[in-house]
Amino acid sequence: MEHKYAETCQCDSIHEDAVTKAKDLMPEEEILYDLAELFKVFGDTTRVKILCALFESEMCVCDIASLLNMTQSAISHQLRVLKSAKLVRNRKEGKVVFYALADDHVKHIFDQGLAHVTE
Amino acid sequence: MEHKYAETCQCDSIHEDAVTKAKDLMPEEEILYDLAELFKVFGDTTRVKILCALFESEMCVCDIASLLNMTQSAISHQLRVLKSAKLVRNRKEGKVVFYALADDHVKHIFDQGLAHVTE
DNA sequence: TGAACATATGAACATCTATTCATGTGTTCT
DNA sequence: AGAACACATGAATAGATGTTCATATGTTCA
Repeated sequence: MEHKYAETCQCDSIHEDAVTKAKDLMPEEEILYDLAELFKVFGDTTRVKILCALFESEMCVCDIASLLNMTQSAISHQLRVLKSAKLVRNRKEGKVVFYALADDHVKHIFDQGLAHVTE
Repeated sequence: MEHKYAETCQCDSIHEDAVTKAKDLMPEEEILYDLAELFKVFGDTTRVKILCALFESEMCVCDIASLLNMTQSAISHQLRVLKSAKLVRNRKEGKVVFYALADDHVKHIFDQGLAHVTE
């Protein structure tokens, strides 16, 4: 049986009105990209745990590593990711660096996700 | 210069009280895992766009592919991911399969993320 | 000043992930 | 029944990602 298919879907769109309307209302490409990047940061168990730990109080790298039973290096790498996403901020006190949540958005996003998971 | 370092951080934890308190209040491992998995699903541009498109109305695979200018196969694969995360549901009408958002959580999570990105 | 320490970081490696390609499934027509 | 179509899916591949390892940086304290 020799089929002859088009490489992709034949139709440009079945429901053209719905497509054009959705296209109009869709946020800018860049916004959606940034949004995906943000959620990507939340999309890792280690980072979620770090954020969760910081809900309680600020913590130093060593504390977090101990809490999660992971190496200091791994935690430090992840804190870097969290910081560049502006989800945490840090404060230096001598040798020790304390990390804390950057703002309330973090908890809101976290809680919305939790609501879905624990429905 | 020959340094002699411990393989990991010396201290079990500098601030033991903070660590034990955080450990107590931390949700179960499994919940945090599921939460990270959920955010991971949001953490991709294609999937974010699909969800965003569905805010407007339900759409068939072909429509979404056309809207995002991607192949039907790529969209189908991603819809599968979204469905197993229970973010979308589908409905079959003849040959055509319509996808829609599963519930309101999706938009809430999306909006919280958007608030952070567009602060 | 030098040792000990808390943290940061670059490179390497293994694992995961998104898209493509080819093809399978199930439906609607004629 | 067979052709055309909308969609699903498995395998393969390229690129992204998380941890480890080794080491660098900057601070404190004796």
